[in-house]
Amino acid sequence: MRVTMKDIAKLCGVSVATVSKIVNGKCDDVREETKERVLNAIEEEGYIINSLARSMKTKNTKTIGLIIPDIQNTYYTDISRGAEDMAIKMGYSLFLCNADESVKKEISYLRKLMEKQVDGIIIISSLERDIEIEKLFKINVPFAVLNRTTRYKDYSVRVDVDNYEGMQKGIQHLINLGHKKIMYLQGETSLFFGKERMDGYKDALLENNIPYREEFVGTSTFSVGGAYDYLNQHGLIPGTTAIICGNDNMALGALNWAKDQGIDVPQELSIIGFDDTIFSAISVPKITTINQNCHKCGEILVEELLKKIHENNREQLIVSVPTHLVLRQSTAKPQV
Amino acid sequence: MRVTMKDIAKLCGVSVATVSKIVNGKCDDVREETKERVLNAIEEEGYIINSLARSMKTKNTKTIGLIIPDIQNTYYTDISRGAEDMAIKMGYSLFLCNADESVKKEISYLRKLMEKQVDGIIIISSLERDIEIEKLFKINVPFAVLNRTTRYKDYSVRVDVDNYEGMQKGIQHLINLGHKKIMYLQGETSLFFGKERMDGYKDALLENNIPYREEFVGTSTFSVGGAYDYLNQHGLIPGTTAIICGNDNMALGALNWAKDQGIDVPQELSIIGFDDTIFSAISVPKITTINQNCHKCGEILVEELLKKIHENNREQLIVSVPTHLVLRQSTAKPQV
DNA sequence: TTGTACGCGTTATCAA
DNA sequence: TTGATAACGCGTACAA
Repeated sequence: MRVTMKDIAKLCGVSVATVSKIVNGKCDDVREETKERVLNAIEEEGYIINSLARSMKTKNTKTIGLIIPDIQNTYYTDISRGAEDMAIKMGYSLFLCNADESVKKEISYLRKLMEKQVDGIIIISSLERDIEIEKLFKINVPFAVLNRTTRYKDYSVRVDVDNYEGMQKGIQHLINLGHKKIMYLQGETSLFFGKERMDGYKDALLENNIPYREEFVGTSTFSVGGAYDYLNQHGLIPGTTAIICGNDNMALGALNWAKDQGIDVPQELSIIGFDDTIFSAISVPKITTINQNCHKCGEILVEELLKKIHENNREQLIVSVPTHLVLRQSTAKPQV
Repeated sequence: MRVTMKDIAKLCGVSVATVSKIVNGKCDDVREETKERVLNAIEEEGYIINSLARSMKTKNTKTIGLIIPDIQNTYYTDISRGAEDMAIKMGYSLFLCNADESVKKEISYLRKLMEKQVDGIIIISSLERDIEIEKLFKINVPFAVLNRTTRYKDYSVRVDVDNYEGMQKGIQHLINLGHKKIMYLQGETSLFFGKERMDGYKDALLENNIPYREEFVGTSTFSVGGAYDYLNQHGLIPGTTAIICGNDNMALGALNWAKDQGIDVPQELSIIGFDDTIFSAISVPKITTINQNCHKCGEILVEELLKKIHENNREQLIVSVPTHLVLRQSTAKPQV
């Protein structure tokens, strides 16, 4: 049997109330001598507080839940790290849940988190399917989302990465280098930020007096193989000197394809990725990419969520996070 | 205020006992009509059980804690995935903690897990420093470790990857290809499996009548840069046709170095990694490596730990997990 | 077939 | 300066 407060109290000949005070540091009114005796007993007996019991009383668990779609993806683990760092800093624990790209698991975890009485929940969904989730939020648990449309009606905090601006920065960089025929190889268009990026692509071109041409847009999946296969099947439109991809995986696929075709990157073809994952940093050549500052996103998500938890107001909050271009080796001036 | 069992009971004009039975499926003795009425109310009111209160009674949380050193490392996330899959399968939750390569955090999480009354704990430590941790285990929480020496005196379950055999397989592969001068570039030697691998290296050579020579062993760190810098500084002993590295990161470092030196891999130099992480699968060329089946390890860790939790016997259990060679593009016959 | 009452370990209030 | 006691929400004998 685990040693409890009662045990310590009995052992020291004091009441549980006194022990509780000491454990929680609210012991200005406890005699130094008693305090020491109790502290010793705690150390001696290896007493550890039962946070279950504590939470029953205090009505909070000092824990927030974080649901991510894929723990193998550095994009999400970056967010997790940021969230974790901030949580610890604020005296909270983070319960990390890997939904594994499955709605079923996501909902199951959501439920579990609520059963565990977490103080708040952060959901990073990879897909757009929120109806069932909303149902669960009749319960008044503050929650935060990343990069979601307003389909979440009752969210507390929404943190958005500025995809529009990110795309603009990438295109502007290519244009500055002298590129004019720039392909945009996008991933699944079901994600809402697809539109933002597309707008960024178009607007950046137009601002530089380069006409937008539909045939320069390709669509595959957010994966190495998806991009590779697409290029293998469709090739490049003659004259294309640069590709901007939906994420780093796709950029890697494009890179591999170019290699297999004997196309030199960046001399003959410039490639830009999105996300600044580890893949863009270790490939050869290293890939120029657009950093979303995931770590920062994680921090902000927790920070703002905790504010909501404490303030307990019901206003919705939207925070926008800027992106920045990471210059590496996969972009260069086009050949003349 | 959250709706409780009491609320549901009052609403349905029954007692909490009845509601409890229904919630827990122990309702053979409840009239069908009442059951339905209660179930409806639960659905209607959005009642969610309070697992804190439940755990206080049942003395278990159906949760196990997993502490890993680095959530950014696919080696550990693979383990996590395996552990998670098995945990879910067995009706448990997994509380994942990222110790971030820090003893302090590791201990802090350990404590938190015990406060949260988890039913068992799995610790994947990256370094050998257990003294403080042992102290914490006076408390009788079953726990499991991966790849540890016996310095954990009171562990319940230990799962070991067969590093000796893994190394042997790698070396044998190279020897079969015709290599004779094989360098072993190891990482930090503080980890206990260093010895196992070294033994595997030596024995594999000796079994093939190739003398072991100390100068063919280099020591750096388990990182891309570590391996690169080592090779940059020391170069290769003339005649070396193959390198086996401590992990995939190091193999990647070796690969990059060879590239920069104009050494063709695998024609002029064969390289083998260890761990079969994503890096060995996406590099160019892809790296032949030794797979430790991390996912399986995670599964086994949870499976055996749960057995211990249920059986509650105090015998220690050691499980060994085999490795296998993953043939890719970085190994070939040596040039004549 | 359903309800009562107690205990789980803690905190907070108020009295001593 | 310390202690007694009532919650917190649930599960389980045992009683009705």
